[in-house]
Amino acid sequence: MKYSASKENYLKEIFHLQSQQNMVTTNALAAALHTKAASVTDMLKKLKTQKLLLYEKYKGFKLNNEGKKAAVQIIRKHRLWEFFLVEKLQFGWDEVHEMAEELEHISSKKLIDRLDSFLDFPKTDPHGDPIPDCNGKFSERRQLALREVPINKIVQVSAITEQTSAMLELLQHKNIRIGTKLEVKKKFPFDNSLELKIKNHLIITISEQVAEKILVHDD
Amino acid sequence: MKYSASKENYLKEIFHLQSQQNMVTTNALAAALHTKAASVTDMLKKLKTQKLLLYEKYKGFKLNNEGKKAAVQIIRKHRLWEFFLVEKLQFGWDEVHEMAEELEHISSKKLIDRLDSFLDFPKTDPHGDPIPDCNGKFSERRQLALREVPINKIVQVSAITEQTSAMLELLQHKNIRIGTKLEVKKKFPFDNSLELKIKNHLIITISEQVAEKILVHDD
DNA sequence: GTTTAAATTTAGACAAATCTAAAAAATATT
DNA sequence: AATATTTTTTAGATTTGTCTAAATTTAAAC
Ligand SMILES: [Mn+2]
Ligand SMILES: [Mn+2]
Ligand SMILES: [Mn+2]
Ligand SMILES: [Mn+2]
Repeated sequence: MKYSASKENYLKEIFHLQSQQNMVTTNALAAALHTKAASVTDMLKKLKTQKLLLYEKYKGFKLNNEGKKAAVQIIRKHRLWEFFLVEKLQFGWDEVHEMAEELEHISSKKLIDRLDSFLDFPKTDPHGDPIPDCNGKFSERRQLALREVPINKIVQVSAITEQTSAMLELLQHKNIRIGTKLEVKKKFPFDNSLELKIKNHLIITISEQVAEKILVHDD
Repeated sequence: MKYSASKENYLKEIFHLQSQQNMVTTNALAAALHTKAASVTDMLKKLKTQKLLLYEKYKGFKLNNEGKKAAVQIIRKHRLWEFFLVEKLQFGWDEVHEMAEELEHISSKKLIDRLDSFLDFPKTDPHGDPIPDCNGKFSERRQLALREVPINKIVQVSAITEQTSAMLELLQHKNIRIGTKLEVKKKFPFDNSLELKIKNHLIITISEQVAEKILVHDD
């Protein structure tokens, strides 16, 4: 039930990789973890012995149910801590990842559930990624790009697909971040720019390039 | 500048031990860390090589300035996290130590300084132990036992010297904890019991046995 | 002052996690 | 199908932190 920080990093990364391609390869995992293929093979044997993944030599591998369950708990911790750092400690979303990379290994389940409650059960982290609940369930709300949103519908920002500091600067200036409630008031077909009402009062304008990087969901 | 979790635990424990007796012994440290004397000797060599302590074979050891500075930063983290857990996440002071034992090893200095600010720069942890500031300085306020406090002087609870769950239960019932402001309104010489005014309104009575375990400082 | 006991250190071993270099297996290319 | 290339695994070494058992030093008792 408790794994080393290193094992947890492996579990988490395998989980992410296998959500894209069904079977994960040694080299892909080594690259993702900034380690060497030989180290990955070593760890795979240990994880297999602990019955956390399915693995046959030379044939790739993937987490079994037990492994997935463990991975989701680590992802939950990572994202809740990120939310805490941004929401309560005023960090920028571009500076929290490394700290969360350490905090996610704090073992107490009770601690993380209390933190969840303290933060008022956020549904997405500062990067818009979903935070699983204490049972490991991801709430899925369909996201759509802001440019697809009908006029006058109130939506909430759930993710930004391009997380550069240039984008961050622009969004901070315009007061847009994850969780912001907004409404598309006007679309200009000339350049596909949008006029938005933010938090029920502020009116701002954003370009097509920005609008296609902002994902939202129903309020 | 960055040490392993294990080294940090050693530094912290040596710091605590040498504040009581000038020179620390191998066995004392082994006992405090729940490890073996041989392991301590091994680690001492490494800490000496890293110039964190003064050590001569068979003659005991103690931290040098560098070692003390490092130890204080870890103690700062430990106590700030404890404060966070009690104040924000509603844990009891009797359940936070183990979690803080892990959290104290989160490396970011910026994180801990932001946490300090978020918590409004607390001066003592939930057990009444002083929290050093970001430069490692302990604010020293002279503490005295509640039974020594003159009548009608407003003081603040700074520590409880007996931290049993029986004591915790009693104090929680009477609404007393670290930071509580109170005033001694009456002393009964018959049994040395005290009548206190808490937070400027509540009047309660406590026994001699309780009063001698409560340390306070000037408001 | 010897002898005995306690404290400390060393020697040697082990587990976890990593690496480099070499071998083996699976793919791709001609 | 034979050869070349890429991917993966193994072999062997290293680092960190730990342990037990034995040796050494210091301190205590007689
Ligand atoms: Mn991590
Ligand atoms: Mn994130
Ligand atoms: Mn610790
Ligand atoms: Mn404490």
